[in-house]
Amino acid sequence: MARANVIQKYRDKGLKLTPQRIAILDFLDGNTDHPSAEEIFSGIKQTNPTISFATVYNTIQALRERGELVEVTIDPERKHYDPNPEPHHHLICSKCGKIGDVFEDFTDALKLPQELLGKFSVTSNHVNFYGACINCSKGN
Amino acid sequence: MARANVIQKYRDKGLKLTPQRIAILDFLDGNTDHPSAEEIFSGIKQTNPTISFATVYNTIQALRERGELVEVTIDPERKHYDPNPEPHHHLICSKCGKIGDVFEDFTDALKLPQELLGKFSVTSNHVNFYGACINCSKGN
DNA sequence: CCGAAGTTTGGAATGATTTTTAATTTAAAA
DNA sequence: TTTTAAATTAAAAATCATTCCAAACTTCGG
Ligand SMILES: [Mn+2]
Ligand SMILES: [Mn+2]
Ligand SMILES: [Zn+2]
Ligand SMILES: [Zn+2]
Repeated sequence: MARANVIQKYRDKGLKLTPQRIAILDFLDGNTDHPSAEEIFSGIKQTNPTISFATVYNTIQALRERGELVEVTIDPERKHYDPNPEPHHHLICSKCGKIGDVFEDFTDALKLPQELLGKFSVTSNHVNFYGACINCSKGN
Repeated sequence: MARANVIQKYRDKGLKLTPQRIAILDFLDGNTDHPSAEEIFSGIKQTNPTISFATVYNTIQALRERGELVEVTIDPERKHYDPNPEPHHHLICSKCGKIGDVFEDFTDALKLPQELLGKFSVTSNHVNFYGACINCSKGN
C-alpha cells in the first residue's frame, strides 16, 4: 500500500499520526516477518534514532485495538506481531525460528471428534506447522 | 498410574526422587488441566509448604529434558505444561482460558498449499481450536 | 554410615512488557 | 492563527514470569 494511503487509513481510524507512528506503520505495512516488539523497535530506530520502546508498545496496542495487528503466540520467548489480521496459519522453522504464513482454510477438515461436539463450540482454528524452512533444510 | 509405578518410572530415567519431586510428579500424573508453573507451585504447596519456585522450574526442566512434559505456548501471559507428550491438539476457551485436549490426527487433512511445498518441510502440526467451553456457553 | 553428585532453597537477577511521569505535540474547534 | 483538551513522547520505574546463584541439604551407591 502506498504510504499516503496507509496514512489516510489510520487517520480515518482516529490515530494521531506522528512521525514515529508513521515509521512503525511503514515498517509493518506488508511485513510478513512476524516481528517481535524488539524487532519493530530496532527496525524503526535506524530512521528514527530517538524512538522509545514505550512508543512501539503504545502503537502496537493502538493497532491491536483497531484490529490492524494481531498478537502471535507461537514463540515461547516473546510475543510476535502480524499486520495481517485475516485468519491464516503459520509455519515455524524449528531451526531458525522464522515464522511464515499459510493462507488456506482448513476448517472443513478440522472437525472435533464426536465425544467433544457437545462439550465445546468452536469459533475458529489456527494451525501451526513445525518443520524446516528451505534455508535451514539446505544448510543441514 | 499408581504412585509406586510413577516413582519407578522416573527413577529409571535417572531422576533423584525427593519428596518435592514426588509431589510434583503426583500432581502432574494424569493431569489434563495444562497448569502453569504457578499452578503447579500452589498445587504442591498445600502438602509441601516449603517448596520453592526454583524447584518447580527445575523439575519442569528435568521432565522436559526427559520428554515427559511438554511446554504449551498458547497463553500469551505464561507458559503452561502438559504431562501428556503424545502429539495432540488443543481447545482454548476464549472466555475462561481453560485448555482442553483433542486426540485426533489431522495430518492427512493438513497439506500445505502447492506454492509452499518446496519451501518448507513439515514434520509436525498442532491445531488450536478457539471457542467456548460448555461451562462458558451455558452461563452466556 | 560416607561421600560424591545431584537437589533444594530463598533471594537476587533477568528480560519482556507495562505503567508512570512530566514535558511536548497534536487535532480540531473557534 | 489561537486555544485547549487530549494524545504522544522519552525516560524511568514498576511488574511479572522465569532463571540464576551460592550455600545448605538429600539421595543413593558402595
Ligand atoms: Mn501471519
Ligand atoms: Mn494437552
Ligand atoms: Zn529456518
Ligand atoms: Zn470456558
